[in-house]
Amino acid sequence: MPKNNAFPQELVNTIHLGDTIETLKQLPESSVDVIFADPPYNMQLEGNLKRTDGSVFQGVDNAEWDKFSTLEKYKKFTRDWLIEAKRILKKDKSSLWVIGSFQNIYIVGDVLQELGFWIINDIIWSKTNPTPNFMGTKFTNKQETLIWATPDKKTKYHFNYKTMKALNDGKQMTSVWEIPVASGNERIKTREGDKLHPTQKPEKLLYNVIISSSKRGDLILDPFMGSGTTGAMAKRLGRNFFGIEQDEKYREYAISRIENEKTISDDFTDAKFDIKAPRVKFKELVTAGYISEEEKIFFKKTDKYAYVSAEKELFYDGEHFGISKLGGKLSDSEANANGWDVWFVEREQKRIPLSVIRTEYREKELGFYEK
Amino acid sequence: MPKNNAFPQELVNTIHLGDTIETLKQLPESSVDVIFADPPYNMQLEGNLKRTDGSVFQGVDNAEWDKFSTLEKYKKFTRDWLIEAKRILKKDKSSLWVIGSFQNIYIVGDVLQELGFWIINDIIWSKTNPTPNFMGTKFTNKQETLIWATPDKKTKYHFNYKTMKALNDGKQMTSVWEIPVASGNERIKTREGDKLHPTQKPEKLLYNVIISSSKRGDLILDPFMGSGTTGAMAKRLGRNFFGIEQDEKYREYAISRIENEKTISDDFTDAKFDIKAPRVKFKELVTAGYISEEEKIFFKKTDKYAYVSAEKELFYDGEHFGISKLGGKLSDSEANANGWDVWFVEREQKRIPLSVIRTEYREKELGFYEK
DNA sequence: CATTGATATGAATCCTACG
DNA sequence: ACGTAGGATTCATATCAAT
Repeated sequence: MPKNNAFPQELVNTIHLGDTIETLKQLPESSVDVIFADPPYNMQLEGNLKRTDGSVFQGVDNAEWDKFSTLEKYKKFTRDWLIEAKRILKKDKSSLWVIGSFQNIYIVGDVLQELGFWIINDIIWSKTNPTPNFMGTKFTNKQETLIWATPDKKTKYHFNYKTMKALNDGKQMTSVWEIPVASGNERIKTREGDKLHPTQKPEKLLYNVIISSSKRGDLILDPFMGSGTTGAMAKRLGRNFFGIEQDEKYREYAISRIENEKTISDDFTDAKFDIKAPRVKFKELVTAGYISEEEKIFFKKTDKYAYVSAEKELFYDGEHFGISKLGGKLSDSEANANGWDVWFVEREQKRIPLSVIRTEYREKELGFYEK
Repeated sequence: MPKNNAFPQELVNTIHLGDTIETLKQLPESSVDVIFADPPYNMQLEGNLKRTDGSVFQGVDNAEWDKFSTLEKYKKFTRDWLIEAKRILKKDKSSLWVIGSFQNIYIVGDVLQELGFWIINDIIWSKTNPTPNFMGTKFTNKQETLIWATPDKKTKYHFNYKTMKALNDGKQMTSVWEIPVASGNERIKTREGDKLHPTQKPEKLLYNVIISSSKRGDLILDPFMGSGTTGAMAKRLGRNFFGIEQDEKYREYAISRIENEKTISDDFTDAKFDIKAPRVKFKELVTAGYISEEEKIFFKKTDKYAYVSAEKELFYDGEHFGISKLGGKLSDSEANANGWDVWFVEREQKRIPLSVIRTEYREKELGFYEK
């Protein structure tokens, strides 16, 4: 198991003013749980990096950025920050999100894969209120795309499956999210009353990203912090954050925005749904006396039964098996069955599935109760 | 204007049995209106995927045509066929569609842009009935992505804007299309009753692609023809097609499928909606005598007026202007106005907008009538 | 014939902690 | 790193049989 490093405590829940790549280089490797990135888009105009609305992210007056006038330069920029992102993501379990539109997302996705990132899903943010195409020259550009990936094929990721299902009326959440563009009260205004940031992401989008792929206490890093939606949603959901932003004005507004945000109760987050029950082995039930070594273990409601073997697994037809393997075998399936549901014991002349015994064991011996 | 070449007449509305890249190399450059391509997706599959009931999901397993050993090889394959696609697309006006999913679309999009293709839209095919994620490990993969691009930034493309708007209940069609997966009767079966092709595309998808981006009589080329949906929809909509398919069985079924397809009437295609009225210059109306050189041209219903200038444009305040530029100027707008709607002439003591005069001119002199 | 219910299936990078 | 056993897991729709 690769060692995870501690993220510098003094940086937790702060926004660093500075260049993205330079700042990332200062951070320890294998120290971050989730990265969410909303990088500038390559508009291929006069050597400036621009946001989707055409506003300048970094202009030609900065000598370094002047180089990014072509596709290749944008690709280099993308590769540079993604290499650092990969380095600082935890090696055992972590994931990265990047949002973009057709101007840049294909480049981002290609570089990701070249660097060995492994795509989990691509998510479509389908805007319920997109800007129409005024000229009638093409289809209304309705969506932006998020790529969700692990830094390596072998790296695990956190996914609050049940939480997302609960948030979606009890159905599996899909990769297409219908969310309106940030507007009204949600949109941060300057003191002069103008919108602060041209591409402020809606809270609901970041809420989904953070609640689905992290847990309480995790560290979420945003290399292009902007108006601070990532930090605000991280705080709301009880996560920690670290932001990087090179524009002092954005940073200022983001800090005060996040200060005003409150952390909500566990009852409304993933902590309510995605609780993993402790693993139990069949042996444990025998050792703890919940199942006797002599009793018959019945296959479903049939006449077939096995005995507890010397290894405290099942003994059937002269051989030793685990409950899942033998369950699968008798079920005429190539796959394992869920052994806890196909094997029964008799208690007071009724057949009780092993899963019920397991629940009793978890409650009485391990103090774990299902919600 | 670059010269377009004729596509070989004997190949029109046929399916060629052979390798995609080799076949494309035989075709003349600048000879095709639209390419729709559904290349292999390079999915990395290991083992079987089973449902909870033990049945095996039949995806594209054992599909030899989807096996590429490395990302680099897939990228080379993509580059090779796209180079040929670019060569045979008409230089003045044409476009290309490619469909894919997250396993390959970022590579395709990146190569497209590297080769100088210019993305018009990316379209999300949002499946109304996607395959769920059986194991609950990630979001349900709901969509596939189509990239629509011209072979070069300067190349024009055909877009039946009004048709798509009419097909979308009178609202601009967006880049997110809700379409079910091909199933039931639409799914082509073999004589043995199995599905013919693992990845048959729905007719509605190809219908949208073809009707939006081509006109009657155009040639649509499909380099990976498969079950022939492209050919069938091309025929239904009165377009020509050319397909390439390397599997004899698929080709056979596709040919008979297309034979059974009927071409529908003009009334139900783009020919009904997207008729472009001929462009008219203000001068033409003067030359043809629809406007006299001496008369006053009034700005809306105000007192302001201009005269026809010597150059047969407008003369106002000592300067010469086109009708749109001067219209915008007087409208206090930075943009040009639609000159045909803001300028009026007097006929029988009533002010008539120039657009009415233009309509009369189009009908009587050019034989063009609005539908 | 209408309605209900059982069954089949779709481009899928579809498990993971522990020893 | 790898094998093994424990454990968790699906939705919309079309077809067809049964009522």
